[in-house]
Amino acid sequence: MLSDPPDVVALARGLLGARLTVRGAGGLIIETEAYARDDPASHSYRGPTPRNRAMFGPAGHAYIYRIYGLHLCLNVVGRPGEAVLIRAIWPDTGLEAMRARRPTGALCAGPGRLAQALGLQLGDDGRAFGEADFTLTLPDQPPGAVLVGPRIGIRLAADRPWRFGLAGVEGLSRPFPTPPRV
DNA sequence: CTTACGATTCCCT
DNA sequence: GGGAATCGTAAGC
Repeated sequence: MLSDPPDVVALARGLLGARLTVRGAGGLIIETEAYARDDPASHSYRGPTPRNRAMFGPAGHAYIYRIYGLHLCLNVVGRPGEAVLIRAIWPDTGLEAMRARRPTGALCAGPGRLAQALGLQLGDDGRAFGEADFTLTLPDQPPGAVLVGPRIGIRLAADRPWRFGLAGVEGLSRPFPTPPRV
């Protein structure tokens, strides 16, 4: 999978509706963000470092990092220096284990929340998707309507509309901007 | 409903 | 030593 990955913005859209599971827990990806190589908001912007080295490794692997000293965030690596942040999934598998890890609040709406619900560890950084306990399966058919908006929580390049979500689903991390009304 | 803030780790300047 | 791709809680409107 992803041996000839598309550009990271297309990859971010293409991952909507994909099935993600980690050690028997997971669901369908409903919200993503693209981070490009030449992108001031991307961890890869200044080149490889110990933290971001998975971003320069093989496509289809995980890039996992700690954010704000507290939470973990999961990305799918695209071409070198590109990654897609998984911001929300619709959880449907291993619900009991996920709820045990997150006893209260939204299970998987938000990158830190879903990382906690899936039981991801910093040790999973760089892992290849495609093993039995670490799967990523692209959707059979393209998703329906896709919401587009600016990426969340960044300072630089905040105007790039590289956040994508499935329309009409519950469990997005935050609402998308209301489209202009005609 | 919205906004504000503290928690806490680690990488980079 | 600064600051970060966040979350939960609290307070204000």
